[in-house]
Amino acid sequence: MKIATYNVNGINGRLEILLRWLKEDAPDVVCLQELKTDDARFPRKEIERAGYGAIWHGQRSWNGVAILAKGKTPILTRRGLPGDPDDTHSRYVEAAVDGILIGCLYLPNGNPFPGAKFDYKLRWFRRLQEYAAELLELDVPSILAGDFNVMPTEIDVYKPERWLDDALFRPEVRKAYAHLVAQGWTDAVRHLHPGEHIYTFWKYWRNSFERDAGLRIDHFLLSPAVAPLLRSATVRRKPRSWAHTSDHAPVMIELDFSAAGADL
DNA sequence: ATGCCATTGAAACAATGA
Repeated sequence: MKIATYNVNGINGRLEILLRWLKEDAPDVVCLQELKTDDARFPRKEIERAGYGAIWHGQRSWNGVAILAKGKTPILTRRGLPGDPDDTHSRYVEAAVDGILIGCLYLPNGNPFPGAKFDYKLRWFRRLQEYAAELLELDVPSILAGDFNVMPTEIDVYKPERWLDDALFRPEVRKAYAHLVAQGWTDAVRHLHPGEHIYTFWKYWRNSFERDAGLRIDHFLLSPAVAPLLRSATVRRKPRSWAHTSDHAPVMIELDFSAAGADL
């Protein structure tokens, strides 16, 4: 089973890019972020025509998350992260697919630091920690995937010294991510590729992608029941090289349900 | 050092992103 996460940076503006990549990599499940569309303008028909069922949590202009599943419709389990009824951003959607709970998230950027946006990021992170702890307590096979807007460690940034005061790399934010992982989650990419410089985002300007001046900010966190099934975790760099593409690349993991002891 | 690029939505610019 191939599961991917992809910050598309506008699902309608980059629909051709998304469909082309779906055809090339044929993921079974996809978590999308930054739809930048309201619910009514989600391109359901085009996605269905590509063979995918979908659930989504949209918002006009900004944010927006969705989960796609090949040949089936994900079973919606949650729209919005619990813990703050006044939060109007569409940044979390969750569904069950083939017995696994998939949480698709778009964590706030938080810049500039210091400021209200940074404070919102830390509050959102705290809510995520609380909810993630609940998932582990429920002992449901779970995956939290998406754009976390955090470089977890120095090797996740091309030039860490330049990012020290950025909201994606501030100590508070790295600590929040580490605290989340320490609950018992496995960072899939880092687990299979310790010590490697791996990036998932490159700015549009100054030939960042060509220079590989990137950041690793799109992550997969696997619950203890899912982690033993992990077979591969790779960044799909090719779509990032296409014209008019997102500034993020898809990240994809493969799970092997036939693994010994798998009982999902 | 820096949104230097790019999108959306509204109104020929502002807000946002990382």
